[in-house]
Amino acid sequence: MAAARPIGSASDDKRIACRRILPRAFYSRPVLTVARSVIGKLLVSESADGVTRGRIVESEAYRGPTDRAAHSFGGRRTARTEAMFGPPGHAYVFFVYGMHWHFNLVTGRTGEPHAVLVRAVEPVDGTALIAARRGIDGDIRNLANGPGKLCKAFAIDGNDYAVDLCKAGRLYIVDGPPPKKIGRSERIGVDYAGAWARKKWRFFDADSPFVSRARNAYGAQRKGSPP
DNA sequence: TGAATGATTTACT
DNA sequence: GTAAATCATTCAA
Repeated sequence: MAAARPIGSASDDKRIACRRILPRAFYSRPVLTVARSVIGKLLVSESADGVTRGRIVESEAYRGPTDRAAHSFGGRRTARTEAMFGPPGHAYVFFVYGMHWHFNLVTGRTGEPHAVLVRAVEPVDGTALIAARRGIDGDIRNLANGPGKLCKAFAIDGNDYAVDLCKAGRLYIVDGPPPKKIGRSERIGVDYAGAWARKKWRFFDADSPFVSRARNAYGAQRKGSPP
């Protein structure tokens, strides 16, 4: 095995471009498995203004129809959630808070409304373009360390709804090494889901400074005083 | 037809 | 720490 190399060099870029696109078999596994396994993989976005690549460092699993935090809870199948019920390896993209897009990977078997929310990415290639899209410069850790930021950084929106991630095109994910240590925590922003919000279905690279809410280094943080 | 709300981010006190 | 921004989706009527 090759020794660890810094990511982002020109030669490394060439190497990344040759990596295999994750096959549908990667996605057609239990949603928690996919959420954990996708940490370290590379998200690739190709658009008219250029190619951007980023290492996925944070994810969350949503397992409808039983998971109260999932949009597909109770088997709710609407125009919005339709992609979650479709075949694995496709994108579930939705709009929230009147201004932010979120990007998910559909997992499991067709008909099982399971998805993995990609919450944070470490910019690897096309950083200047990402910074321009985000309208900020300075600390690159802030470019894609959140689900909404990430979509803006990689130009993901409703046009990418249900796109097939298993073939080269607008959006796909290529193989990459897993991190040294994966942290776990409760999912963020789903307090309305009661007990389901307390499940530790958030996964992240414990050593990455590019995860959202960086203070939870090892996922041990708990807010408040649970029973 | 209308009202409530959200898998967030940003700016401000 | 708090609050504003801002609208598609959802559900009730």
